[in-house]
Amino acid sequence: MSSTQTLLKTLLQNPSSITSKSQAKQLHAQIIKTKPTTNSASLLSIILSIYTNLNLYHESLILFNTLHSPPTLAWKSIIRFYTFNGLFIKSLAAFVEMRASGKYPDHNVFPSVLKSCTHLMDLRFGESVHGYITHLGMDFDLYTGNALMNMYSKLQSLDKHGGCGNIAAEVLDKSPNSRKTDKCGSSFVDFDKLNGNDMHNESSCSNSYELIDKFEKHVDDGDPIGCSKNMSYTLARNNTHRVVFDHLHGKNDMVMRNGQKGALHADSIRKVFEMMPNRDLVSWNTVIAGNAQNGMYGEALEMVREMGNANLQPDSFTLSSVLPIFAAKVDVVKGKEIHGYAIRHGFDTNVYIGSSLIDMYANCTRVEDSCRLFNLLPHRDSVSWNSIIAGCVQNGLFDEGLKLFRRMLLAKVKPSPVSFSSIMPAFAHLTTLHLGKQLHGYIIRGGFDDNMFIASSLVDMYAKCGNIKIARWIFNSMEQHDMVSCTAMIMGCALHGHAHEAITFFEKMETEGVKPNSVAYVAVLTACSHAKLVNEAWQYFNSMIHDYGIAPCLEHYAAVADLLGRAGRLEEAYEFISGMHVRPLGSVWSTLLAACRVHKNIELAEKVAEKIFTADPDNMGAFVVLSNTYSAAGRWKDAAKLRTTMRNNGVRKKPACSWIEVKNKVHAFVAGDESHPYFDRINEVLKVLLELMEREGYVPDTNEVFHDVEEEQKRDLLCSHSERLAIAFGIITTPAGMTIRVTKNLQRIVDCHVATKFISKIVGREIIVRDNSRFHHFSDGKCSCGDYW
DNA sequence: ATAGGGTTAG
Repeated sequence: MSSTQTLLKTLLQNPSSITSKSQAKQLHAQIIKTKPTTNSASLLSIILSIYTNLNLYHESLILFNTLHSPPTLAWKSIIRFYTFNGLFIKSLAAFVEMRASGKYPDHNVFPSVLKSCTHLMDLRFGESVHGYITHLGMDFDLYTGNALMNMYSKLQSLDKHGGCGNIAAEVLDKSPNSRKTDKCGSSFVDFDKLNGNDMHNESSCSNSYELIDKFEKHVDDGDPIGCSKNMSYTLARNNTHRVVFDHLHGKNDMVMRNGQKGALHADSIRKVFEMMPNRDLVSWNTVIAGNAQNGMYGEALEMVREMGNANLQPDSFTLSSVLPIFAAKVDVVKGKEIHGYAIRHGFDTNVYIGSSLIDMYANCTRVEDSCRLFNLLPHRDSVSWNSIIAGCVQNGLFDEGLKLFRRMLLAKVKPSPVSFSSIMPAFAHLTTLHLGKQLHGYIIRGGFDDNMFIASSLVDMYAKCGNIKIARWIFNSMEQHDMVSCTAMIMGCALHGHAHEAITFFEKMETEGVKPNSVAYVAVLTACSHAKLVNEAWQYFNSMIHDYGIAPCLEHYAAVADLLGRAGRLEEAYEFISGMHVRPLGSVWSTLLAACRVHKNIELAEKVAEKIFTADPDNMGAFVVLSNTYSAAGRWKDAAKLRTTMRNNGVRKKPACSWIEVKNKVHAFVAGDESHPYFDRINEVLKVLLELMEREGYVPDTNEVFHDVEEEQKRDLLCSHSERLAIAFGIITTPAGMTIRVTKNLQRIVDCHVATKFISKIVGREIIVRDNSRFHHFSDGKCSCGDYW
C-alpha cells in the first residue's frame, strides 16, 4: 500500500525517470489494481505519456483506447506518437477529435500536427491550423514557428500543381470515430511486410521472371487486366493507409520536386521568420533548406552568411542543405570548401553530409572522389548507397553501378524506389533486358511501379532493350505523364523508327500542357531524322526557338544535319553545319560523312573527312567510313591507300560483334566465330538459308568488305558475319513464330541488311536488329527503317 | 521542430 503510493508519487513528480518498458507496465498494473477513484484518467495519461515516450506501440494504443474521455495530456501524447510513427492521418484525426471534445491544445501539440500536414502535403489543413495557432497567439512559440516554416517551405507551389488538396479533411470527415475502429496496429505490420520484398533471396528470382512473363503475355494479348497495376494493387493498395504508404515511397515526391521555381509561400515563410521573437539554429536551417530546395540558391547562401552575423555556426544540417546547391551549380571549388569545413568540424563522417558530398562530386564528374568518400564512410545507409550508385550510373560507369547495387543487397540494405530508378538506366544502356526484367519484377511486387521516376526509367529501359510494345504499354498505363516520361517514350519511338507515333506523342504532350524542353526536342528531331521528315523537323526546330525560347544546342543541330544528310540534301547539310551557332564537333560531321557514304558522294565525303580530321584528330572512325565510301563507289585504289594510312597510324577497326539473348543468357558472335558449341548446326542452317536466299534473288554484295581476300572467300566471310550467326542461332533455339532479337555493336554493312531482309521472309519471323544507333524491325522481307541506316 | 539520394539526351 505504502509502496504503491510512493511509486505513484514518484511517477507524478518525475515521469521521465521511468526508462524501461517493465517499469512502465508495472506502474500501469499498480494503477489498475488500486483503482483510484479520483484522478484515474490523469494518472493513466501519465502512463500513456511514458508509453509513447518509450514508443511502445501496442501498449500506447491499447491504453489510449481504454480512455473514454482523454485528458489533454493523453491527446498530446497520442498525437505526438502518431506523428512520430508516420500515422499522419491518425494524428490529425486525433487533433480534430481533441478539439471536438472541448480540450485545448497547447504549444507542444502544434509541431506534431504541422508535421503531419507537411507529410500529407495538405496545405489547406495546415493553413487552417496556422490560423488557429495565430488565434491562440502561439505563433511566437519557437518550435511551432519552426514547424510552420518547414511546412510552407515543403509545400511550396503545391497549389500550382493541384497538390493533394484535402486528404486529411476528407479522411477526417469520414471517420469521426477513427479511434474506436483503430487498425493502426495491423497496418503497421502490413507495411513492414510490404517493405520486406526480399531482394536477398536468390530463389525469388524465378518468381520475378514468371511475373514478368505473365506481364508480357498480357501486353501481347492487349489485355492489361491482371497486369502490373492489379498485381501491385493486391499487394499495396490493400493498405488502409495508402496515402501514408505513397508518401513514404516517394510517390508524392513529384509534386514537391516539381515546385522548383515558384516562390509561392516564400512570403509566408519570411513572415513567420521575421515575426519570431527567438530564432535558433533550427529556424535558420529550416529557412535555408527551404530556399535551397526551391531553387533560390542565392537567398540560401545569403542566409548562411547572415546566420554567422547572428553568431550561429553552420552545423551538419546547414551543410547538407548547402551542398546540393553546389552540386546543382557544378561548382566543385565551393563544394570542396564545404568539404573542408565539414572535415574541420568533424561532420565528414556524418551520413547525410557523406551522401551529399558523394552526390556533389559525382555531379561535377569527379566520381573517383565520390567512390573514395563512399569507401571512407564509417556508416552507410540506404541513401549513401543510392548516391554512389546513381553517381556511377550517371557518369557512365554502368558495371561499377551494378557491382555496387549487388554489394548493397549483400550488405542487407533494402533497395528503395530511388535505388530502382538509379540503377535502371544502367540496364537500358547495357541493353541487358534480362536484368531489367528481373528488376521490374521486384518493382511490381514491391508496389513501386506507379512511381513516376521508376515508370519513366522502365519505359526507357524496355525501349532501349528492344521491347517497344511493353514500353508503350507501361507509358499508357501511367496515371500522369511528365516531360521526362514523354521524352523517354518519344525517344523510344524514334529509336524503333516509329516517327509518326513519336510525333503523335510529342503533340499529345503539348496538348496535355506538358512543356517540352531541350531534351524533348532532341527526341522529336531524332524521330523526324529517322523517317526523313524534313518539313516537320524544320517546323519543330523553329517552334523550339520561337515558341519556347529554347536555344538550339549541338544535339539539335546534329539531328537536323543528320536528317538533311539522310534525305540526300548533302550540300544543304554541309551549309547548315558550317553555319551553326555552336562549334560543330567531329560527331556532327561524322553523321554527314555517313550520309555521303550512303549517297556515294565522294567529293563531299573528302571535304567532310577533312573537317573531321581538323576538328577531332583522334576520331579514327572517319578513316573507316571514308574507306568504305571509296569501296562502295568502286574506288578500290583510294580505299586501299587509305587503309595503308590507317595501318601506319595504328588504327584498328573495332571487331564487329552481334549478340542474342536466349533464355536469359547472352550469346555473342564475331564474324567467322567457330567456337560456339552450336557452331555445326548454325553452319548447316546458314548453308540451307543461303541456298533459299539465292533462289529468292539474293546476290552477295561484296563491295564493302575485305578487299584483300579472294572473291570466293569474300562470299564465305559475308555468309558468316556476326549478325547472321546470331540470327541463325536464334532460329535454332527459339520456337517458330517468336521474334528474334539481335544486337550489334557497330553500324552494319549493306549486305548484312539485305540478307536479314531475305531471312525474315524465308523463315517467316520478325527479326529485330539493334545496331549502334537504332532498331530495325524486319518482317516479310522488309525493314522498318526504309533501308537507310 | 531542421538535413542527404532518383527518371529522358548519337
